[in-house]
Amino acid sequence: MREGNMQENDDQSLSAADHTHASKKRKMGERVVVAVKIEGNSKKQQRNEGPPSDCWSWRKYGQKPIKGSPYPRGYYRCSTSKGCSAKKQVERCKTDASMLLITYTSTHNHPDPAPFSLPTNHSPIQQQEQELETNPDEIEAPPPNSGEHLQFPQSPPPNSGGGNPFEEILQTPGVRYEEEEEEEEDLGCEVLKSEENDFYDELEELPTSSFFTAFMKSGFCEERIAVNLS
DNA sequence: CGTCTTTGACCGGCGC
DNA sequence: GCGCCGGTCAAAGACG
Repeated sequence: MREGNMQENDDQSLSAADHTHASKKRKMGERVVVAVKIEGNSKKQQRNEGPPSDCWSWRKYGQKPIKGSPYPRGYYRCSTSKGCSAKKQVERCKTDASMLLITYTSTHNHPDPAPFSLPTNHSPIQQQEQELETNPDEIEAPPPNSGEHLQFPQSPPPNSGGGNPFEEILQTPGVRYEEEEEEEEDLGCEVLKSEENDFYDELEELPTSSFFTAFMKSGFCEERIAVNLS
């Protein structure tokens, strides 16, 4: 039951809209690329593409070596909800193993699983801080089996461990934020940059992409760059 | 027992 | 038209 059905299955989940658009390329559709910098203590990630965490539960359904990159790419599907077609791909920046490139595809067709609504911190950076605080544990050492099976903790663990990979960033959010972006260019991730232009360009046409908004709102805790490839 | 990870194989699309 | 590559599925195994 996989021949032929396989794609249909996927087509189905990818949402008809995607394929209406993707008459040629199935790679089209809603895509958001997020570059995540993982610190050196994220051993698991360095070792095995440790699945970055957000408030959703993701199930890995595949992994493939990518041409031109020494690191494999992992394919994840949202397991928070049964019929959710949201997917994400996780790969390492070929030029810097400490950079993770996460590509989100499709949208979640279910509400945010986070048991608590996002704090009313209006500063995006502060929001990220909040997210990060809840996740470093996960990012640093995702359970071997549950992977990133993260159910947003109700009470973020006090980072008394001091091993918070994002600690530095949190200390100087604004500054680091920009630095990181520059770093990426340095790292050869300029692809992101050009895509970023596209993204903002689109934002003008599509005032507030609902997907992107939902995405940001969903509490993606990745460090910084979100690029909408469409 | 149920869920998730791993791994190999298959298929479709794209480029040459 | 052929070959390459990316993306997905499905089965088996492992773990909680």
